[in-house]
Amino acid sequence: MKVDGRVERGEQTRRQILRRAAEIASVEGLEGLSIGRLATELGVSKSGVFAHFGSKEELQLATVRAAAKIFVDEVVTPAGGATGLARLERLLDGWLAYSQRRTFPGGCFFYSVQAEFDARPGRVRDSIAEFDRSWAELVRTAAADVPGLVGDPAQLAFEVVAYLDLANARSVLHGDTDAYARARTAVRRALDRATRQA
Amino acid sequence: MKVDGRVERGEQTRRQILRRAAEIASVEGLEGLSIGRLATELGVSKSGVFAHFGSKEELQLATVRAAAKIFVDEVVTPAGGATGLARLERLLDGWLAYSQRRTFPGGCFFYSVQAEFDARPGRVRDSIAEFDRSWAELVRTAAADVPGLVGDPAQLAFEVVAYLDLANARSVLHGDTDAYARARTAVRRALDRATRQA
DNA sequence: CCTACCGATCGGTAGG
DNA sequence: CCTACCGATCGGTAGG
Repeated sequence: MKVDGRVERGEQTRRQILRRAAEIASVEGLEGLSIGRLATELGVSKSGVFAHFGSKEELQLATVRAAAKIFVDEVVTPAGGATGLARLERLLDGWLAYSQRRTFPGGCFFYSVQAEFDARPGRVRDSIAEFDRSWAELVRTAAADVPGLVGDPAQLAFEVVAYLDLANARSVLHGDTDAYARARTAVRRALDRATRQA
Repeated sequence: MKVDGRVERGEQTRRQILRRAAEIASVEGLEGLSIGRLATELGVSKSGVFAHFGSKEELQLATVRAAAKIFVDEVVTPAGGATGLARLERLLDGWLAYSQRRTFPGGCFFYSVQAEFDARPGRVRDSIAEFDRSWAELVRTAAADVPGLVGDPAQLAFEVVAYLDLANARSVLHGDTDAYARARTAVRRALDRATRQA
């Protein structure tokens, strides 16, 4: 068995490439991400980056997977211990905090790349759509699991996710931090209405 | 005075270029818009397109202005005759219809290009941000002009615009027309709450 | 508006 | 992982 560390080194390089790729893509898009530029920024050769992925599309797909892992670590996992209303609140607050702290410099990675690929067929779009579906499903399920919920949990999930997305968009476009306060107010009131005693 | 029609012909060509540019940009983005491709699709030479604008950035800025004019014609102007609650409703319904009928093949032009440019400094981003500010302001003012409104009109405007944007995003990404129904339900309930007798 | 061209950069490949 | 290269395409220019 080889123990010279070449494999681990390769995996570490790969992780560094993907971290930087996700950062760039959140600002410039997955199409604006170029292999040559990525190589220059990381101080390696272009074909050094290329060899890890084999094509630009594979690099984009790997970047989406890497960003999804970061999203899960920062938003989904921290809400794991809670149930009912507390779980839904943690997911929504966690998303707003993840966007606001600029885990990715261009705001939520998935907001950026969704708008970029939503109208273009292909595997990259499919993987982004799949991520979006699972996030929407997660919020819907969390809403449905709130005891004594008033109204349609899917409708509630739609409305609160809308507040999150607009806060991210306004904040990045206008440098407007008020947008997060508006979203938090909207979420709180929506949850209050949905859990009020009828 | 020249009456040979060359000036009018030039302006017509320019309008055709910008209409096609806005369509392409709503799908591929303003950066994905290339002068050469635009020329090929319109059956003219690359420098023929180039001569109308002088630089890619000017083409992008002209495309944003052309799309803004289309947006105003389709969403803002038709609501012009109404006042109070009817005006706000017409603006919001008009926006959803404009998105749903795919005036631009990639859904709302401004949703697409906002996400593309929101984190990149420059004149194109500035012009997109200015458009977004004026749309947000228009909805806020319309909400503030609803007689007897309950609550903060700016908060209401934030919430209803969020529903519009998410309906557009979900519809384009997933081909999900339910999203418009969800947004209409959310808008109607928000307006009902804001105009209820306390 | 056209043809013809420029340097730069793109994704990708050959060969080591 | 590297150097060196490929054809294609980019934005932009010259000259008419």
